[in-house]
Amino acid sequence: MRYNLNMFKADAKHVKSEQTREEILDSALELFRQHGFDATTMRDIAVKAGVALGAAYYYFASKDAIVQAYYEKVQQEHTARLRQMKMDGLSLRQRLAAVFYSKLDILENDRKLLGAIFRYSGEPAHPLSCLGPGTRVVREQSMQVIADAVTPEALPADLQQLLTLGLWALQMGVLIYFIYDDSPQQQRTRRLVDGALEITTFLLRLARFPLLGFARKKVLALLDEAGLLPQLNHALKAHS
Amino acid sequence: MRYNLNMFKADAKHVKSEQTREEILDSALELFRQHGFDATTMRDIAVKAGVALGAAYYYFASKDAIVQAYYEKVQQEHTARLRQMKMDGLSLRQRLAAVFYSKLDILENDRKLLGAIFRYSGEPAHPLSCLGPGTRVVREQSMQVIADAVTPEALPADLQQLLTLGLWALQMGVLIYFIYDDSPQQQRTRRLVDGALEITTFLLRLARFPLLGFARKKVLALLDEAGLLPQLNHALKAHS
DNA sequence: TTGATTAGATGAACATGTTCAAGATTTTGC
DNA sequence: GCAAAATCTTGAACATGTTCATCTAATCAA
Repeated sequence: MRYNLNMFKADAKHVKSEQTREEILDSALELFRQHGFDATTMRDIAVKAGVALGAAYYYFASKDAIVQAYYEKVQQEHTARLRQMKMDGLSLRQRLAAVFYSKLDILENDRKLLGAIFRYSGEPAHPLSCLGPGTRVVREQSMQVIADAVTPEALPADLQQLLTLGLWALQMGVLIYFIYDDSPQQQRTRRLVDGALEITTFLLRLARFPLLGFARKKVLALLDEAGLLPQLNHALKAHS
Repeated sequence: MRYNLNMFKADAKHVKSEQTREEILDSALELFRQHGFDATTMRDIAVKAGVALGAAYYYFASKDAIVQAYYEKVQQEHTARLRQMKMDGLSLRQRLAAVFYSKLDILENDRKLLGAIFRYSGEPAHPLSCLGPGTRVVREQSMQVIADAVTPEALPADLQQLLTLGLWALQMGVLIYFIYDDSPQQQRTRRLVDGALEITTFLLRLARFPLLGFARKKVLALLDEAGLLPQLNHALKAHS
């Protein structure tokens, strides 16, 4: 492939466009952090970014979409951080602690933004529903991070599925708790994570016993019937 | 106490005021059901109710508050229905099935309204946050319904707490699933309830075994540290 | 180079949730 | 019965998310 001037110009244009987008996103996030999501208007954002109101809507379909973009960034960062970490020699519990803690670290100062992420969780048709099809990519990415921490344990396939989905749900719950946690530095949430992971790994050890094995099968069959497993399969296969 | 004309007048006024409120609420709900929450404007509601726009805001602090009022009505109805039912001779699982099923029955045709209930779940400060202080009363009421179904089982106090809180959380999850369930008559959600209750009661039978008993203590200590139990205690004590 | 096409940017206009000062009606105290 | 107070009602005005016709600048095809 040969390079020519036009291509560089095209690149330059794309770069500039990307810069404008970044400028708007950064301005928005700074204002959101300062004054909160609702108190920040799209006009404020446009002014701070040095563009017209319409430009903000050229790059982001809605005000909520800006928060969505932020969360996608967060997910990228989360994935990147965990890729960098050396997990060799760590126990499952330690690996999961790394997953949960790093997520909290990333979100630490942006708890007020998270509320907007959950805003459409009860509206399947909304493009930003955190459980809907519009957010599938970022959701699968967040599941993948957990799956990567679970996989080295070489569990039976069904148990691995169950554990991954359960931990993802736990993470969602932890994030909600995190938002409401007004303890200094959200220490309570960290302790909640510790305790929850302790119990999880304890129950996991129990899962091979016959009685709990029975419950395990039941739970799996239930989730399968509820259609909650395919998406997990999709997430697991996509990266393997 | 003696009655006089003024008191009757006062009553009449209150009745009329209450009627106006009902008129607005009913009009709103009918429009919400017909066209959805977002597609219905406050002006539409006011016109249909035959009042001025401002009147709607005199009776309801916001558009969301109308949905909140609806949900309070739902909770009243749920409580009432279960009070009417004869639970004598039913098993725990049957009692819980009655609780879950009747809730789904009540909400059956209003799944589109439920999304608005969850809209502020990630915003502690919002008066309509379904986990915040502003909705404490209705939340405790919904917990009480579950507690009433659990109590006859005469479980150890700690287990009862755990079970009630867990079932309440399960109910929340079921409602979310319910919203997303596009199977005919939401049969999938019903099956999910069946399966979840089967597993719950199965695990409950296991809970007296030493190993799970240990886990039980752990979970309870964790929830206590997380501050999730006091509110439950409050709900339980308030009615006993 | 030049005309056409695409990408990017603008701000006025619109829709709608919400507020509020003002007015109408009803209740209360006497 | 009447003035004051409380309750209820009104609709204009406002704030803000969103749309869109229009313009500008960059890219491309020839």
